[in-house]
Amino acid sequence: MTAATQSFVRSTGARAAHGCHHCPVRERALCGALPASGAAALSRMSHMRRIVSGHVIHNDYLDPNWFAFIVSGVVKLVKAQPDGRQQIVGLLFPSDFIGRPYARNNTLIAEAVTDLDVCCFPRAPFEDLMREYPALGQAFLKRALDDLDASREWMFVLGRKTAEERVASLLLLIANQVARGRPKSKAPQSSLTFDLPLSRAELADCLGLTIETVSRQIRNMKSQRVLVAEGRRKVTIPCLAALSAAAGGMPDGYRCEL
Amino acid sequence: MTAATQSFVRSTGARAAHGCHHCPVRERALCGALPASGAAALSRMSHMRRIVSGHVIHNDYLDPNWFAFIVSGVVKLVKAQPDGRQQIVGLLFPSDFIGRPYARNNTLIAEAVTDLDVCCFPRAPFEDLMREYPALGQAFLKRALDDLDASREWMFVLGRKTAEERVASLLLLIANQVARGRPKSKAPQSSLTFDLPLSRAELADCLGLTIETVSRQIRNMKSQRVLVAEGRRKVTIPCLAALSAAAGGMPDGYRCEL
DNA sequence: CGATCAATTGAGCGCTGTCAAGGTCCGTGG
DNA sequence: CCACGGACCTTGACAGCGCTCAATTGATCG
Repeated sequence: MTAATQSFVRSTGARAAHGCHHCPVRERALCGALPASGAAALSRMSHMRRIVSGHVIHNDYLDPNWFAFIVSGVVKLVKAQPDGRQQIVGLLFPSDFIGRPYARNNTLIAEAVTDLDVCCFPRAPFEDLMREYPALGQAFLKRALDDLDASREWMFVLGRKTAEERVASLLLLIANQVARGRPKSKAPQSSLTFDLPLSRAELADCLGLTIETVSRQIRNMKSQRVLVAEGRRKVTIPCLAALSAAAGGMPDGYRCEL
Repeated sequence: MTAATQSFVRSTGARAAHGCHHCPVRERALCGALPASGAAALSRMSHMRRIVSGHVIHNDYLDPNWFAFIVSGVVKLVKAQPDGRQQIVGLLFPSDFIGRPYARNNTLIAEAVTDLDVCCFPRAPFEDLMREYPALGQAFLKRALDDLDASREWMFVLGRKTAEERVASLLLLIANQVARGRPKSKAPQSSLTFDLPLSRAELADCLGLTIETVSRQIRNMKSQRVLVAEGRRKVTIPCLAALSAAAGGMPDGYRCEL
């Protein structure tokens, strides 16, 4: 996403993209599970919206009366305590869903990490749609179960990995998301260049580390040539396999949306 | 659960309990979401089964052709690496569901932590039932979203809490589950005695710590009178509020099934 | 071209892990 | 009933990873 898809979305224009025909995430997002009639209904009640980086989307992750799909950009889900400690417990990428149906009273903040294009729609009609089209509910369930798996993968990272493995794991995760958003290259490339959507502080909050430790680990990985970085955000990974090895090697199917 | 409900279940007898009328978790389990006709269908295809402590239920958490509800006992979900590191990423208590519909290829082991009574049924007919009764699918989705929230709560514990706070958090979690399984006392008690279902090694694997550190933290909490322990498993919490404070105080709604 | 905030780097320390040695609990068998 | 064995747990000494605090460098923007 970021570079590639963002510019794509901008070029189509927020308003012009109202019909779903040009929607770059239509294939992957939940709304793709709807049959034509349902998709039309959802399309009619939805509208594109741009949200600037840093904006808090859902303050308590409850009772906002709209939901959304991310078309471009990245959202972080933050769990914070009064004493200042905080942990990023989820990252949302293009095609991911923002919102919590059947909300309970949990303390979770959703915040735009980059500028965002979202396709949003009112909450109640969407929940009606879920009742009307079981396929949507089922797709939602599948997604929730996948998210749960991903969240459990990440629990392993937080509980059992070293600082270097954690940083490598997160870079790998982001690299995978970036690769998914890229136009599509025939051959899976082993080298990859992209902009980090996260600041050092945000990396640290994902990983249960401090910014200093993150910084030092990045330096080490640079010196080992696992990573090439220039400026604050630009990163290139010369060899995904090497990064994967530095991440401490999860069993093959390693996929983690956080 | 443990003491109280286990003996209850044994007294009704595994086979006699086949009808759901005496099922102690009927109210709380997902099957409660089914209307009478669906419940009857599920009841017809289900049977009670006893599983001994230590038995691995699902080896890769995929393709076993049966699902189950826990009637009594505790199950751990373990994510392990070849190098020996492992992390418990979930604890399942009575009324919880064992199994992964729409399974993907993820590496997760479900293992009986205590002796178990489970109400199990074949996988395919259950998935049919989910299609037939949208209420079941919806209940499943709600549960999955709750589990996701719980898992994210636990990510904060793993990422940002100190050793003592972690141990206190886990004891609090278990205490809550125990209290839920108790016959029901009119007044919410501030003091609570129960058997720990987990060994020290399992506590450590929940918390991303070593057994030694867990042991030391328990000793400290005992010396501070936050905890009274005798033997290896028996624990009493004189004051839940004190334990909660030691856990580092999550914002009010703190509930965490792990 | 400064101003400002983010990121890096360094020094020192403390929490938690590692390693090793008892100690306790509990089941088994005499 | 007691002795024994083994697994589980506790305790201690020590080391190291990652945190804290502080100063410096670097990027970005008016």
